[in-house]
Amino acid sequence: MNEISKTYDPTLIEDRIYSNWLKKGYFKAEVNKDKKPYTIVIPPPNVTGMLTIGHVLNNTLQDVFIRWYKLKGFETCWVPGTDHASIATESKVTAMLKDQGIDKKDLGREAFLDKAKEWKEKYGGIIIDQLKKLGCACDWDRERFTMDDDYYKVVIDTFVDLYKKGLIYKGYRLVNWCPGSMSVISDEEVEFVEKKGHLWYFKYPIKDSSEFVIVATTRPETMFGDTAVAIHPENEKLNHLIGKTAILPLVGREIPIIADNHADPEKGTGAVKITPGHDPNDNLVGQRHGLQVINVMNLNATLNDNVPEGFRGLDRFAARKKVVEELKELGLVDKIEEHIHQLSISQRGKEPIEYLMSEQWYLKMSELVKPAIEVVNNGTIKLHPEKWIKTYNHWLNNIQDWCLSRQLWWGHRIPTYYCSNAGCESVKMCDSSKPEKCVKCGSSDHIRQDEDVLDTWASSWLWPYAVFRTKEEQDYFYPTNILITGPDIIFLWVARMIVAGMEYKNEIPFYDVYFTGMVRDEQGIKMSKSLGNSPDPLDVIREYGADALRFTMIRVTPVGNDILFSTNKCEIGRSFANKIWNAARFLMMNKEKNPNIKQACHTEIIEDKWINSRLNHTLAIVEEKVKTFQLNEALKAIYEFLWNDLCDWYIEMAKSRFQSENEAERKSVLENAFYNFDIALRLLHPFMPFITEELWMNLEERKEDESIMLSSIPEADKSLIDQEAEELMETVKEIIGKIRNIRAENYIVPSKTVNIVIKSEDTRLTQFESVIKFLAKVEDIIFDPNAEKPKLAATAIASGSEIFVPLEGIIDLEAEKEKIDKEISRLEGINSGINKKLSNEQFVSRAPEEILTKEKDKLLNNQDSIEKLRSNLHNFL
RNA sequence: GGGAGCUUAGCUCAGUUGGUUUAGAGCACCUGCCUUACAAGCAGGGGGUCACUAGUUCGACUCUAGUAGUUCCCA
Repeated sequence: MNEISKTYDPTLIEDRIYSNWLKKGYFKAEVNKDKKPYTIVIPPPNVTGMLTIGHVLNNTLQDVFIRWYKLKGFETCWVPGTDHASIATESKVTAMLKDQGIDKKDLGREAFLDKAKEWKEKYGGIIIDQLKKLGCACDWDRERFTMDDDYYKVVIDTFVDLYKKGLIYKGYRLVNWCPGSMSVISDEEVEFVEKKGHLWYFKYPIKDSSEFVIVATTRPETMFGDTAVAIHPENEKLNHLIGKTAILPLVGREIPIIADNHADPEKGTGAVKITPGHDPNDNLVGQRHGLQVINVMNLNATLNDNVPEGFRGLDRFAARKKVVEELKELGLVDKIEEHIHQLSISQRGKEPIEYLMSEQWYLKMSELVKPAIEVVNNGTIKLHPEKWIKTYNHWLNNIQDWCLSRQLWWGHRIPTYYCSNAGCESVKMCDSSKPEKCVKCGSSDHIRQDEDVLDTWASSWLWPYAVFRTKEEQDYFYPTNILITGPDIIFLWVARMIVAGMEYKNEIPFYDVYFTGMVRDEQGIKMSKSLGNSPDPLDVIREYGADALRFTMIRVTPVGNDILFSTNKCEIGRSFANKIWNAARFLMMNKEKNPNIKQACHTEIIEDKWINSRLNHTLAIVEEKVKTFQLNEALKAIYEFLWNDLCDWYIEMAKSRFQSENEAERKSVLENAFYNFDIALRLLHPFMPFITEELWMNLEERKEDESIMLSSIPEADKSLIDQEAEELMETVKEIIGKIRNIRAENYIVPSKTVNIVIKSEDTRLTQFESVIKFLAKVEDIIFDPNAEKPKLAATAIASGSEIFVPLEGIIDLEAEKEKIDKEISRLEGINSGINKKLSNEQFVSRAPEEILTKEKDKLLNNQDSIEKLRSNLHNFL
């Protein structure tokens, strides 16, 4: 260590340390009945994904918990893995094939899946290696993928089971159709964006009348599917039309004018066209009134044969133009307005979706979710922050059936089989493997499997138990301890995992759910790759080190709130790493001069008592903060202990003892310094694993099979917490601060010493004589409770002790007087506030005794200080 | 339209049962230091009517209601 550089360079050690951990197998978890398990399953990132700054946040948090509980003696198990991300992966592979001039359909299902697997092997799982750079202590032997053979089987068996329970059915209804991926998507995968567009006002003629009813629409091309016009029953301007019939232009269909509250009298004209086949709200209106549902669109978003001949086959946007043109020619366009409307887009593909009628597989949710609601509301599962319980409940209490099928190939193929033999149209067979023969005709020649695959979430909702392969492992590791994820997938994933856990394990999947905030940039905009405002975490790691990035993420993350992140904030982590590095370097230097130093706790000297007290205080605080998920506060306490208490004060105070002539004194202070530093490193290890390992391994002669990962974090030792020592040190720090302040204000260069007089009743202060001398650059100190203020001396008061610094020839009298005046008026201000309180009868009679005493003490102390300051002011010359 | 957050120093945030807070930390800023661990450092310093208004209370950054701004979720 004596050759090491003055500045810490993480790039020299991080990779080496991580590969050593891997080699030694420290991340491995096994069923160990002698230990309590502590388990986390990773929120599986998309197999095609790359590490984002958001991943950095939630994986760092997970790693902190894993490493903390390992150091607390638990059998920790962090299961990593990825999900197959049906839509995202399939569209990437499809695009790649297209670049090669290959059409997915020409290739066929099997060949396509081969290509997709190939692609996954080659490009998938990059994120896994990136997590290693971050230092994640995942048990990599347990890495899972949602399409692994055994996992695949669990997903299929689950479908079959739900089917046999009668919870899965095929329904023909309005769905969210994504024309880009040519698949249905669930409600949870639809996003809304504001978009500028137009509002077209069309005149629909009234039958047997010269009147028109004017309807406004943002989607002219859907008019072919109109089956009614609705008016609010209390719309006095228009409700005379209710019950009449309108003629749908271009089509000539007669459609009723109906009364429905959906038609907002304040919006548009007050009359709305109803298109049950292409709008969710209209679909509900249609259901209320028994309206016909007409589908006018093909799956590729062109118009179908249910529209007039001239429009058939046109793309939705071309059709829109043509509808408007033709209606204009007929004089049926009333007006066109600029309009901002909510556009529904696919979360994955970011393209506008279509609502259309389609037959899909659904899972009945209303009964399944009941236990899931229960366990969150009775506190069996705790959500952090608690505010998410409301969101959770709202969704589950208004749950819709889950559309499970997707018109894709990459995924778990729905295990439902049909027979195409004549007369077997109604046959549906659901089983984990292909049925040998048709249940109706008995033939085995015509059996074919459903073409669709399952929603990706219908595989990842089983994740917390399906990642464990044996019953023994499930019994030991499940329920997992904590799930750490973003609130954006509370419905998509978290709630559904609870549902699956209760249904299939009859047990919650995790005890706590910790929702992180969103990572935003300094303008408050959500970081995303598409916006280009997210730094590449690997670049950040290269520049600052993984420890610095981890430190910064946790330190700047308010619990449950969004994080405004920018790369340069990693400087705080880097500076801290450098500080610890140098503290270690300094201790090691002194150790080399003093052989046979072993870390040990010493309490002979007040400074030692003080730092030991601070250390154990910190142990208690950090433990409490980790248990209550306030990692930022835990880290803050460690940071303050190491930087402020240990480096700024203890090591500084110890310097004179480090150079003592007395060998026993040197040994004792060094051993106590190492005792404190060693434990502080272990406390810090979960947050900054690399530097702590590197330093810890060098503090003493360690064996090859030792590691900070195998050490432990002790409980706080209450017998070492010493309130008196802490209070006394606060006074000493204050005295030193006052002397330094006087020096600075009088421009005394650091190389020049001063003499001081301390007038105090507190005889304990004398034991700090050498400390004060060293830290405040003092030559001589006179401790005298009856001292007279020397002439031309600067003065200050610290906890009732007066400090005099004779400064003949140096002192700036005016400035000094001004300073004392300022201090007197500050204290008087506080006292007048206190006096006001104390003269208030209500306060005196109602405030608790304790508060009264405190206020009175404060008043007396301030009064005492004011008197001393005044007398010093008078004695100035 | 409904719901949930947030608003404390120039910036990012602490302040967990209302009273040792006329309010803390880091960064930034100003002054002085290469004091033999650390200039990614050390020492000292300036800077906030705790978004606004009203209320509850002996006492409000802290509790309640409203207002404004902002973010997110649901429809």
